[in-house]
Amino acid sequence: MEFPKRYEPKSFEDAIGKRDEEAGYYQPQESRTGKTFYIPIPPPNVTGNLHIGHALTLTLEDIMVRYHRMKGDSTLWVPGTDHAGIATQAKVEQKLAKSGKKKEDLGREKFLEEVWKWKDEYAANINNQARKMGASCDWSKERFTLDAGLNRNVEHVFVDLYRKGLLYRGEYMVNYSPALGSVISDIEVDYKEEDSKMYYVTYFVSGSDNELTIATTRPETLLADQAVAVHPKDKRFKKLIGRSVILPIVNKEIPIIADDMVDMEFGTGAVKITPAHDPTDFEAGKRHNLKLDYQVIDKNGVMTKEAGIFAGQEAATTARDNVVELLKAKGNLVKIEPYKQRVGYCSRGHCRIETVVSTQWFVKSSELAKKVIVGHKKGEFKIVPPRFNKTFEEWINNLRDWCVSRQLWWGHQIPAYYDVKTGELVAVSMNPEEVYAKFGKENVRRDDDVLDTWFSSALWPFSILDWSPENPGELFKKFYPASVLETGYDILFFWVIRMLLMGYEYTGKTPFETIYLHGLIFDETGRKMSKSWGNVIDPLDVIKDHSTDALRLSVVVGNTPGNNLNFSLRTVENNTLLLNKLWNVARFVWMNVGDVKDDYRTIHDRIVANADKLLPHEKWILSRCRYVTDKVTDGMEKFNFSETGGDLIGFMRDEFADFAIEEYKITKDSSVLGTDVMGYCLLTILKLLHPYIPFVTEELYNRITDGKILITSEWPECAFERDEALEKDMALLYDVIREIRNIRASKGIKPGENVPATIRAPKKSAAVMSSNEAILKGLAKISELTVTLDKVEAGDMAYGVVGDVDIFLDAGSFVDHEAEKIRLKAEIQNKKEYVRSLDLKLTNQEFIKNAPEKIIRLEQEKKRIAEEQLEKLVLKFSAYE
RNA sequence: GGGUGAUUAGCUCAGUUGGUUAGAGCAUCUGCCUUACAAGCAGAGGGUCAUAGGUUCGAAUCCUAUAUCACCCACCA
Repeated sequence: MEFPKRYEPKSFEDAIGKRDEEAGYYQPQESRTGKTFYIPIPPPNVTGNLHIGHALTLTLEDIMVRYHRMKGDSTLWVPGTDHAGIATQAKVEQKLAKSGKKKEDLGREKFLEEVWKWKDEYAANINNQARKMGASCDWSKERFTLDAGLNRNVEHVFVDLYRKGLLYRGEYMVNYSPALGSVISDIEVDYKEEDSKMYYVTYFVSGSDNELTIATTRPETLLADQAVAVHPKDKRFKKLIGRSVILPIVNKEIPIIADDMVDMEFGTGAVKITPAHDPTDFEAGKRHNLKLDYQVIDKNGVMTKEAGIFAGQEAATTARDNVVELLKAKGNLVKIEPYKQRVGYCSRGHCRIETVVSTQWFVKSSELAKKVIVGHKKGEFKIVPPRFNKTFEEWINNLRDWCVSRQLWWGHQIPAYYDVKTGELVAVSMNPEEVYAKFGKENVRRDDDVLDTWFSSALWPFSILDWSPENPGELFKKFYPASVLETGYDILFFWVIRMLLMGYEYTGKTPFETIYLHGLIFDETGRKMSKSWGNVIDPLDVIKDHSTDALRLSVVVGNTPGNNLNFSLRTVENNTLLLNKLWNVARFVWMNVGDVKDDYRTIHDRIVANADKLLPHEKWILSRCRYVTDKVTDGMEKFNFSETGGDLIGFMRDEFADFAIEEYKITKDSSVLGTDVMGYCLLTILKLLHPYIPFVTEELYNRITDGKILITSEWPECAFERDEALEKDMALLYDVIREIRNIRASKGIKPGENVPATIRAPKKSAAVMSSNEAILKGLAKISELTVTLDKVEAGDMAYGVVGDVDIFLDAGSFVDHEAEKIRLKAEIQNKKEYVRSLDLKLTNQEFIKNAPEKIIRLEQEKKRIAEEQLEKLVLKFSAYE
């Protein structure tokens, strides 16, 4: 078999993905542990493409899924897409607009047909992108938020909430997006600070000479004022409460009312109340029984005919200027001050939102929240990282009613029916036939509006398991609730909270046990990726230029949960090199060991049976294997994917490649178990790395095991006992090797040149050096090694010290006395300072009194060793004088 | 106005309950084509842990302020 010298991902990534999916490896298998593991995918919008954030989501979820699958849990990851009401409808409308058509030209039915066509094309596209990223979802269970089953659940929930009084139709102040032509919910509004002006306008108190000056940023709304409010405790205005003022321009009397909402410190302490054009005023209007729906601005931001001479003018610009001019002319305008104001923008349509009074459907979120709050207190679900608990509580305790109706065509049509003549609501039902039979089809009409996209995604964790109210179904029973809900913290409130609301209400349980929130991805300078900045990195381009595995490593390693990540192509390049390293590690093992035909357990058992034949360094790497296996397993359970991935890569490169492989080269002829140890370690590394980089590990595993499959193989649970004493001994050996290399480098000894060395050490350390003589000589390039317990006549030899080990290197002609003196002097200085700092600590009575004994002993030991080393260094230095 | 996070080497970031002379990768410098890998190997330099106080025998880590940046929430019109 040919084993390419380089890592060439293109030759296998797609093929492996295809093979594993077709073989059914992505589908849940029988549980070996008795446990299940289930993740519902955060359904991407069916429009557009996956971005780098999706790559992060998919990678993190895939890591968990692959780990649990190998561990033997029955593992299910359900993929799917979201119909994304507004976003999708807008795309299709844009497409129609190109041929000069509007959706009304087609009519609802035909238009929806168009959208479905669009959906079919793009859902396939999205799913293929997810496959490219290695997502091992069970594609046979793919779901869509508008699927018949899901739609039925949505309608059921709507009707049921209505019957329970948790959903109602009402007239409220809502956010209207002129660009979308629909109302939007509170959280879909983004606020921006903008330079604006504060206008001070005087209203005359009727029947007196008094006047009241108010401050406003929107003078044009004055035409719809229903009152002026002051604070009940404000002495300045106390006597005016209950009287009325004359509304300028309109010349109408409106009352002066008292309300706690007024901030005495702000503006003039008096505020105009315009219920129809301001949410706060709307609430105040309700409290004081004012007229709520007297509008002078329509939902597109244009003055209505109630605005008289200003009718038809754009409110925020022309009408405002004209109103101000008129106020000035009439002497009502006191002053204008510059002011920074928060302006609401539609997060989807990017236009200014208008607040309008309108009849919409609302869900009583705060009622539903009660069960969630109880569940959260009981710890039925936990949030990672925990700091988001605080934000979560903040939200769940202050939910406002959720406006769920949208004036769109694409989505779940609201199952409410109205009397054609009176417009009165006559039925809320899942069964249109029943309604038509009862009232006569010609007498009722169904609500034109659809539900907020998040309404259906709120049901996602259980509705995608084929749940229905009558029959929860097998999948639901087996897998619900989800083990983990993994998503970006930016949609904690849009989505996560609403899934909790609906999950508790309809399944009586939390929909998921752990909520894992990842951060957002920015560009390498920390800016948000956006089309207008031109700094968007397309994950598919990254895959094309590098590889899926490199992309996956780059978004996961170095990314702390909940923190944002600055993504750089440089990182991807480095990771590609790393994967090449892994490739060559496997290649080396394969070239030397050949195919690893026995399975993991067999090799393990054979090594155990012959453990007495293991060389020290072989025991060492097996012990380290155990250590890293435990660490990775623990990291997987605790969601420490970044740190764990880093440790794993470090192990592969710094311990396995740099030492174990080099040692194997030296001892392979004399070692009995060398090949087994190499094979075992490599299999362990591939298994542990598989969740992170599934493709390259699978390819290598296939190659070296002569076609065995990694994705379905067992997580490395069989492992050797750790031998920490041995690890410590070997660490000393490696430190000695590094010190020798260091001395060699500073002396300019050619790497190819082997030089004689003498090592003096106490019995125990000397034994470590002796029993690893071959390795020490090989790795430190020593021609002849003498290990002794006795004092050494240093002579011209270069000196170094590590722990209790003295190293004398016969550098021969390379010794430069002056350079050696400088080197020693620096070292002496360093040691002296170190000893002094330890001394300071140890002579401190408070330290002796308070510190735990263990720490004190540790410090004393450190000091003893350092002093010994210092002594030797000084001795050596004086020899040059 | 309230809240959260960040601030550690030139850059990107680790540092889990306080206890090795604070770590890694990249970049920089030096030397090597040592037959797994020059897409590599060996080595080196580089940090008052944002600032100021405090708690403690001991602080990057805990507390209190402050500064800068980012984000989230909020009915100061």
